[in-house]
Parts: sequence; C-alpha cells; structure tokens
Amino acid sequence: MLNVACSEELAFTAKEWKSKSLLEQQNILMSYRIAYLGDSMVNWCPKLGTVLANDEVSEGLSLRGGYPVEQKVMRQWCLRISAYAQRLLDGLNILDWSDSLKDTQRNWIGRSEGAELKFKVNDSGIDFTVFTTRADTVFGVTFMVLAPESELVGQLTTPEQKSEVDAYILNTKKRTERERIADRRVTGVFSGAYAVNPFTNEPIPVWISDYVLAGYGTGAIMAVPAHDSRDYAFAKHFNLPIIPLIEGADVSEESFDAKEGIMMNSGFLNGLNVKEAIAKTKSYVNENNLGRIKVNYRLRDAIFSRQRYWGEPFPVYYKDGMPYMLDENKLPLELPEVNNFLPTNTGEPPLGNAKNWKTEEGYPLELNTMPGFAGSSAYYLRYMDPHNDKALVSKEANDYWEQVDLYVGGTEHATGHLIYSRFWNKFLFDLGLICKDEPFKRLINQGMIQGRSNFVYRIKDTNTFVSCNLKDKYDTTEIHVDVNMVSNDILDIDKFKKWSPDYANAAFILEEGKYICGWAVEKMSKSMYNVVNPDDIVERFGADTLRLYEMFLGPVEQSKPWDTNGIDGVHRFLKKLWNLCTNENGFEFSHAEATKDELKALHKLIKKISWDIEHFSYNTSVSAFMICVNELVGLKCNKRSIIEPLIILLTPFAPHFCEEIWEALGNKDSICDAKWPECNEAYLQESVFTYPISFNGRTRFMMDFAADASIEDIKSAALANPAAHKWLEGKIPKKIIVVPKKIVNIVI
RNA sequence: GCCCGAAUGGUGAAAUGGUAGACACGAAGGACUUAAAAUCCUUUGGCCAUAACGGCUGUGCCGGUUCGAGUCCGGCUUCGGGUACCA
Repeated sequence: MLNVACSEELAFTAKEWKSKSLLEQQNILMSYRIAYLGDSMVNWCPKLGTVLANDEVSEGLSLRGGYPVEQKVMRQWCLRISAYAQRLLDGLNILDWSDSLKDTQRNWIGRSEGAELKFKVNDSGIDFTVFTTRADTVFGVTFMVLAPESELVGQLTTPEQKSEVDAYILNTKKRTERERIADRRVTGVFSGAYAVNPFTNEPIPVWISDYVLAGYGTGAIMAVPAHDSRDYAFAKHFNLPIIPLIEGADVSEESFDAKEGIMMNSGFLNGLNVKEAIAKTKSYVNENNLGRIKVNYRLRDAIFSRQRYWGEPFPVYYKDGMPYMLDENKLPLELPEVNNFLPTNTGEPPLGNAKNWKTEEGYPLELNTMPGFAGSSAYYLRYMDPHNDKALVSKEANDYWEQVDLYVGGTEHATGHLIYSRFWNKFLFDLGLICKDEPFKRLINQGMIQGRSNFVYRIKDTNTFVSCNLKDKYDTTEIHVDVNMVSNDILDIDKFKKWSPDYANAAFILEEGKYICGWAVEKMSKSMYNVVNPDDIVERFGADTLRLYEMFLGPVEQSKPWDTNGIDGVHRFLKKLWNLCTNENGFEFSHAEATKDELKALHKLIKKISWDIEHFSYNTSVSAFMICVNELVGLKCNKRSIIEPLIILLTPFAPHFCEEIWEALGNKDSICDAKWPECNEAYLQESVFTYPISFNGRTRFMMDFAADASIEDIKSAALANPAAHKWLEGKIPKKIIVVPKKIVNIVI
C-alpha cells in the first residue's frame, strides 16, 4: 500500500498500480513529482495571447494595451515548493539573515496548525471537510461557506437555487483574484443545502462566497461569525445568526477574534480557556473519528511555465498527450529560431512559430519556456565550476566553495528569488549533488535606492490619455511612463508615441497645451521606468566618485531616493588626495621618515577602516578617509610610507584612482594583490585625555589629565577646579563618578 | 487590517549607555582673480545676551529605568516598505 506523498487521500496496491494505464499512472505520478503538470487559474489576455502577472493587470484590463483579461484554467508546469514548506521554515533558524527578512519568509510560508473536520450534508451521502485553527468554536458555527470554484458547489446546490448560484459563479469568474480581494464588498449566495454540525447535530446552511479561497485548505470553511471578522461581516450582511462563545465578549458591533477567554455556549468545553478548549476539541475529534489534526501552509506551488520566447526551453516532448523527458544525451536543448516572437494565431506560445520544434522521432516539444527564476535559483552553484560541461557543479568544486558566505541583496527578493533558491538548493542537496542544504549562509539587505516615477492616465477602454490635473473627471488607469521622456513632469508626447506601437495613435487631453504627468517616489526598477542611468555621472566625475558617493550616502541597509546633491564632496576629497601626491611636474613622493602625527593619522585610519569593512559601515569609512586626508594636507605630508598604505585602504572604495597612484609609486603588480596594512596600537597611545566634567549629567567644562591619572586624583582635581564652585553652589557632592577615558560626573 | 523598519540642523548623516550634530552638501561672508572656474579661510541647530565671557534649550510625542538616555523599557504619533480575506 502506498500513500502518495502529496495527496493523502490516494492509496493503492502494487496490483492496482499495474492495472492502470500509462496515462493514469502518469497522472498519479504528477501528485508527487517535484515538477508536475498542474491546473491553475491564470490571468489570460486573449488579445496579447499571454498570461499576465497580477501586477500587469489593473481592473480587468491589461496594463499593456488595455485589453480585457479573464480567468482561465491552464495546464502548466509547476514546482512543488509546498513539499519543502516545513524545511524552508526550519532552515531559517540556522541562517545568519536579518530578522525582518526571516519574518517575511515565515509569514509567506504561513504555517498554521489546526484540524480538518468532516461535515455531513443533510439528506445525501455527501460529506466534506473544512480546515480550521479554531476547532474550539464548533459550537458557534452558524453557516458553512464554499469557494465558488469548489467542486462541491455542483454537488450540493439544490435545483431551486441553481440559477442563482450559476449567475453568481459566472460573475466571480470575470474578476481576478486580486480584484476580489481588493474589493471588500460582501457577496455570496445560498446553495440550498444544509450540513450537520458534528458536535450538536444541528443543521447549518451552506453558502457560496468568494471570500473563501479555493486554493487554501479544502476550499470550504465553517463560519463562526462571533469570533472571525470575515464571517462576522458575512453574517451581518445576510442576517445570519451570531452565537458568542467567550464569556464577556461583546459581539454586537464586531467579532471577538482574539484567542483568549473562557468558553461558554459550548457544551463540554464550557469553562475552559481557549487554549485548553482547542486541545480538548482536537482529542475529541480524534477519538470520535470526526476528522484529523492537520498543518496547513499558505505557500503555494510555483508556476514554472511562461508563454514567452526568451526562457530556457523544457526538455520535454509529448507522446499521446503524455509528457516524456528528453534523454540526457540530447541535452542541451536550445531555443529554436523563430521569425516571430509573438504568440501564434491559434493562441499558442511563440515557440509554436518554430519549424521542426520536435524530436527526431517527430514528437512535439513543449512550447512553454521557463521563467527567470529557473536561472537565478542556482547560478551561484554554477559560479563554483563555470566551465564544467559534465555537471552543474563538480563534487570537488562544491566541497571547496560549499555555499555563498555573504549575500548582499534587497528585501524585494524575500518571497521570490530568496525562497526559490533555498528550495532548489534543498532539492539538489537531497539528490546528493551538493554538500550544503542552505545556499546563502549570511545575508545583509542593502537599502533600495528609490527613484522618482512618472505616470500617465489612460481613460478606460480608450487610447486617450488625460493630463494629471484633469484625470479626476474621467475613469482612468494609471500607467508608468519612462522618466526619460518627461522633464519637469511634462511629457514629451512625440517620444511617448514612439515608445510603443500601442501608443502610436494615442490621443491626449492637455492642460494649458501640455501633458502633465503624475509622480511618486518608489523603488527604482525597470518595471517602473524610473531608472536613472549613472553614465552621465561617470562621464563627469568618474566611476570612483560614483562608487564612493553611493557608499557615503548613508548606512547600506537604508533606503533613500537617488539624489546627487553632495556628490561634489567626495569628488573634492579625491582631488585633495591627488593634489597631495602631485605638484606642477606630476607625481612626487617624499622618502623622508614619517612623523608621529602622520603615523597616528594613518594608524587611526587603518583601525577604523578594518573595523568598518567587517561591519559594512562604508559611509563612516568614507568620512574617516576624509578626516585623514584633511590631516595629511594640514601636515603637508606626501611621504611614501604614509601614502602607500593609505591608498591600499582606499582601494576597495576607489579602485581605479588607487591603481593609478600605486603605479606612480613605482609598483609593477596590481594594488589588488597588495597586503592589507596592520594597525600598530603604539602610534595611537595618548599621554593626555581631556575629560568632560559634568554635573548631574550635564557637561560644564573640560579638564586635561594624564592618561594614567588615578581616579582619586581626577576627583579631587575636578572638585578643586574654580569652575566647579559655580556649579556646586556650596553643596557637598553626593557622588562622583569617574569613567576612565570617558567622563567625570559629579552628582549634587 | 497584519508584519517589518524609520524618525537627530536647510540637506545626506555621525555618535560600544558617557562632550549630540563628526564628516560632507548647501548657504552667508572673505582671500586670490580684470572676471569666472578652481582653490583656500571664517561662520553656520534654535533662542537669549553681547564690548566680551556666557546662559537656556534641543535627537517625533508622553512616561519609566539610570549618576548619566538619540541609544534601554512601556505607551502613542507620523512616515516608508512588504503583504493582502490563508479560516
């Protein structure tokens, strides 16, 4: 007997397996393959002949072109990331990643512990299962709700209700999932059927509503309006009963969702607190065979097909409607040449345009291609062994490099690339191909450089665009427009028309003869068309200035809008250092021995930069370089013994600049191979420390003391200082705190 | 709604619980120059005072812990990012 990994209801014997046809077997195998053909709902745009992502659709129209988009079931390749949900969750505990990023992934995976309860349907042999985390609230169930896509809808709907139910289902199909969610209007329809409460044997009406998702749990819920806000809204709207189950909970205005309090109206659970009640219900359900304990995850399988040309082709062909893998010796499968990169007339993906897109035996090859994350999920493994034509990565190379030590990336990848990579890596680890089951040991999030986006406003169902300040008079769709076609928020209409064939014949409603664009500060991204090209900055200041400026802007992990005010400062710093090394005749370095002050400036810098680099504090490093160079300029120091270590330190920040000076110093090899300087603490010793003398925590004056002065000496000298008398006001200090090399605080 | 993060001068920011505003940008004034650019010098949180020394106040708001809080704790406010009916 085999329980199929991903569908627990399915079980069969070896004999039964053998009696099945190849196609039937294949369909069963699809239930536990890591890559499988699955049916899923997609946003299909017939006019564009392509599936669109949620953010490519706005209010039922494609952003590109403004064509109608409908919901359609499509058979596509999927990757069963859900099978790894628990391990992806557990793995987070050992990763050195930021807590916020780990939280994002935990929420995305969305583990919830609960129970599946079986409900019988009155006067029929049918029963169905719901998932709930609040098994303790069964006594408060006043109705059940099915997702409109649920198979049960057809089975349960009574003849009297059929036309009403059909109309409702048709209506929900027109809306994308996101729209159904964004629009919080309560809608629903009664199926005519009644289920039986397994605890009380009371009949409960079964409703259908799109606030229940087909893709999560069982696509059906038990509604407890007193203790769930969504059920509450539904019950109020359709005037269904609300039974409070927690002592003292006021449910006249809103539901009481918190998992706390003492149970009432709940039979054998009365008097227990919620935690105890949940536990007791679970064991009751088990003992009476009313269902089972279940963990659900929010994480959905990844759709792995794209109806586009540019993507890795699947090494898959079809024979009698069944998918088969190409033999490994036929790999790699390369993209065919096509004359047309658009979908075919019959609505097939662009590969449908290719001639001879079939195997040697004549079987047709898969027409879908893989998405971007096919490449981005495992490239770091390929980097370990890029020229290997036998394997993704050799065992030797993988054993040597193991995993990525440090990954610097933005949080925008938290629920995409960074979770897919972990999934792929675990899968490859399970196959024994790699030695670590997590890809990125340490991860820090750099902040996003934000951009200023511009928008145009298209009037719905037209190709007419209305200027920003007039847009409220029309029903419009906001569309990003390339910021390079906009200056001072005024659109260059000619450039816009040439931007895309869709806009060639666009019409415009202007204000004062101009088209004014809307704007917003958002993350800088290709899809927002707000990318500012740094080329002109490189042209004017050089790449090192740009690099240094980005570091100087602030802490790496902080986001901020791109703004070049202040770039002069870092450019001046580089010039200052350059001028220190040159005179009117070119480079000149002194061979004289460095003074104490010069050595102190240098070694202070070595210490600071070495620490900062370890802690990703690049902005303070740049400041430290500026301070050091300012000091050296003051000392007129162009000594080789100081400049050389200084530019080694600066190389990670301004590599081209430093390489030039390195060469001028007479070095033949690259500065990248130079040895990192070491800090000699002896140069940093101070013989005198200037103490701030404070009274009740407020600094009042300064006093110099020898670095090794005793605490008692400091105390008495501070009190004896004439300035102290003013602040003591003749009182005796209660306490004097001396923190060596920090502060003196006199408490009065 | 939920989760995460942030809040310090005109601006970007700095500060292992120990002198708040380092380092820069900008601004103002000055030097050099026929002039400009470049470079250099001075001032630059706010308020009060001033011949001068100086004083008060100040890190979003309200409390707390501490000899001492931008930093730690509790409660708010605002902004940014992510997510979206997950039962």
